[in-house]
Amino acid sequence: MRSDIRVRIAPSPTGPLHIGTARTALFNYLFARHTGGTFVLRLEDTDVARSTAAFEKDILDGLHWLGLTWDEGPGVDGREEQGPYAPYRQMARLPEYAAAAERLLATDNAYPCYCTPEELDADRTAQEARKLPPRYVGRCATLTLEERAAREAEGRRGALRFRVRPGVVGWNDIIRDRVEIDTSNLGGDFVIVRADGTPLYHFTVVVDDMAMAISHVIRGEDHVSNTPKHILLFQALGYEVPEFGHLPLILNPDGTKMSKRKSQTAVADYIAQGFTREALVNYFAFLGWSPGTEEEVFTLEELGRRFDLEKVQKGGARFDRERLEWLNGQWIRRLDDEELIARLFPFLEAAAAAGEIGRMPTDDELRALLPIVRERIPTLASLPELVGFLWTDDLSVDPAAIVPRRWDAGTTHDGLVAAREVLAAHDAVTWEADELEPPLRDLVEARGWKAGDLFMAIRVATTGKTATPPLFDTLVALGRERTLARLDAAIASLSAPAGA
RNA sequence: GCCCCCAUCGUCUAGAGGCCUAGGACGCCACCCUUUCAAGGUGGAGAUCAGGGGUUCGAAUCCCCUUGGGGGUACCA
Repeated sequence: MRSDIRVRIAPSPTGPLHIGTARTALFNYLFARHTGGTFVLRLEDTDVARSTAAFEKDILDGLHWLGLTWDEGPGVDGREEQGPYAPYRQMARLPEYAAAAERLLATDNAYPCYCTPEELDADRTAQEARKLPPRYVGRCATLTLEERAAREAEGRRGALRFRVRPGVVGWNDIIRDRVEIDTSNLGGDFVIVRADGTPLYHFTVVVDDMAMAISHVIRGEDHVSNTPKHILLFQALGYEVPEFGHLPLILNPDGTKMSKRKSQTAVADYIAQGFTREALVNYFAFLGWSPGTEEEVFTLEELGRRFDLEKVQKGGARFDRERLEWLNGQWIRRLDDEELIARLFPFLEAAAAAGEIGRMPTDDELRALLPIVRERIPTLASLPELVGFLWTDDLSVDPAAIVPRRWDAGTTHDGLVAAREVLAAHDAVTWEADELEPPLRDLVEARGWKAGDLFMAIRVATTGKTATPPLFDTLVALGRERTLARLDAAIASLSAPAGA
């Protein structure tokens, strides 16, 4: 399925990949996949002061990691950028903007403005004082050619302003239907090229969207009020105006626009915390959209099949981490063994490097463990916390913690001694969960104990934790020697004189 | 201030005039399962569909007003 539909995500490398950017990228991607269109990635790096190569890499890598691969745009991992409309980074497209600016100047749709920042500031404060909306006063709007020449002769370089004429600009937004805005609310003639010659966002975005034949501009709702400027520019440049669709914003839990201050916004942080790409994509998609059925768990591919831009919600959606975690659990349960092991590995390496575990488990150890840990890890990063005791040798357990609620230290001591004896009777061959359990249950019965109490004492003695995967599977993973050694250590700590 | 947008359980949402005594999911509570923790199962609490006017035989769904919330108001993107 091919179509002329072309959409783009145009991140600015002035910060790490933001959740909002990822979500907008996802919706563009899904729209492209659903319609057989083309998904373009363009870097908007004209804010030279704030753009960095590191941020650019973080953004590209992050989108790539999420699986939001672009059909045209810069390469990842040192690959060449590709596509018929290269280059795809704005600082490499300066001649295009210069040519477009020249055309606007020639047609008098734009003019040079020599106002100083001080003058502009003064204008703004005066307007605010009179409770008027800030807008450019038009000081340079009517300068004659001679006056402009005189200023240039003084060595002054003008910024380029676009003329905003009276009228109403409207469009049929794919998501919010008809929107109309009177141009008198645009703040007057706006700057499209800085005095230093670098072009500004509102200008480059239009020139590039036209040059790259973008048919649908799908972006955040925060751009609704900028859209008239863009439409005016498209028209002044003689371009066909694309379709627009403004997505609802992702909100902080308090309902304001998502910010670093109140939420974790960097995709890299979610990756580092062990969220899967499947869960993140699944969650983002459901922030503002739903398939209209009661299904909840979707792959990126399924989302592409079902996605419908017109069914996107209009109101903003608060970010709910609990729901993301639930979805992450859903996806961890769905990953196949080898995939899960591969994804767990980096997190184990990180834990080892941080000294949280003493050594790295092998693939086989991990594989054997999967059945009992899979449903107990909300994130890929939480495995060391769950069963790290398997890979650390110096386990120090507080004797008091070993004593179950209903038992005293003496009973616990006796219980562990008896349990140790029963367990020691097994050799390596019968060291299996279903072999270990029956004799211990017999022991409990013979002594009139409660299974839960003995099991809890063994659990804490051998793992140092009160919450673990099923006890006997855990002991098997731990191995006969270590289990007995840890029981010995616990017994010894319980027989030490009180207060010693 | 001005402009624009939005409005269904705490949260994400289903709902395109009668199928709605408003459905699902997350979270919460209870029970079941159970050696702990999870997972899973069952059930429950939770929304007078922001409020008020219309239109209509009939409105969560259409219109208006009010209120509330959000976004934008740069030689940032």
